[in-house]
Amino acid sequence: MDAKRAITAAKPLLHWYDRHRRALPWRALPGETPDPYRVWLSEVMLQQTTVATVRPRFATWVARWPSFADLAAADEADVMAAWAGLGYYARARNLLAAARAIAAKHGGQLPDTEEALRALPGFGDYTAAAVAAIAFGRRAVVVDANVERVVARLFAIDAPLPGGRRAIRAAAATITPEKRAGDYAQAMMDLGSAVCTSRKPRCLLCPLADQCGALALGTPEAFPVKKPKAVRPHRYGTIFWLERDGHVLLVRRPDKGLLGGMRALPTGPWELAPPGLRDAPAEAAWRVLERRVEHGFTHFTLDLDVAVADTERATNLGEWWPVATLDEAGLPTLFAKAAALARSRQA
DNA sequence: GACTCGTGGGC
DNA sequence: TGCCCAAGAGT
Repeated sequence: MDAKRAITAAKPLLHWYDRHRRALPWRALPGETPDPYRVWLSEVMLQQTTVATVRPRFATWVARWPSFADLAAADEADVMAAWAGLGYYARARNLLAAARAIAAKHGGQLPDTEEALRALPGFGDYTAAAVAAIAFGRRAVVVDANVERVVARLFAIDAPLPGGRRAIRAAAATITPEKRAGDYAQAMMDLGSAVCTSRKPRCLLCPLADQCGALALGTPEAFPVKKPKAVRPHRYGTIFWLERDGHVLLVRRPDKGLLGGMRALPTGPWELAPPGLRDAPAEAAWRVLERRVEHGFTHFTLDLDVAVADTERATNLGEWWPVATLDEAGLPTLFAKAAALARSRQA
């Protein structure tokens, strides 16, 4: 890499952004003042999540909880259920915790410095910088996966991720402008999303092409270099559908760990071999469906048997939820899949 | 630094 | 189809 070569990215990038910026529901139009609540909510929803997925969820969310105060007053169970299907559920817990901290300690307003934001739950380096820049116009070095890719290519940084982040961040700092901080940050996102894409980058459309080290080498797609990932192990489990008088037994998962704090169908630990009916929540005439549910997580894949049974007996192992309104229970996708299979009984 | 933590879409 | 990827944070 040639770190000393002067690159002036902000000016051509902002010029490009003025012509090609995406209209997004959480974005202020030119001349408008951004709403910090919407900026924050969008940044959290967009963590590891695509714009297409976030768009409708954002609209539903702000209609229900339009401000920090509204969210701070919400019940945790409602917030978790509203997040169902979006994944990374710690985001929802932290979102509510932050809203309550903002109400209690910050007068109902988001603090406007990167440092103060960084102290709130769910604000890491990226989100604190992005909110400071986008909502408050503060100069901040905003580094997400888009910026990593753009900067690694621009400077032809070949240190593999994640170790290479230090060099990428340092390079990013050298091209981050003082003015139009929010526009610049979002311009980098839009460029990474539409032009400097992970595969088949559209270099002919890029406003920085004439300065791009990776393009000069002829291999833009080779950047950023990444360390190979570990193989994903396979696990097995059984999910239990226990029905009683038109209601199904739901449990609440522990706050910490996978799918933490979410409503769920009963299931035992997921292990290297199928556990069968070992962890059934009650004695019943369980029938294991022939079809299985397959589900992929980031770090392992899962094969699940679905066992169904009817019972007459009330238990206090969880809540009996009306089957007819199960889609309102806020089940994570994995359990929604199992529920659909159990209800169809097309074993 | 290395893990954990979801989900849907693209190729 | 299986793998990679996406506006990362917490431990």
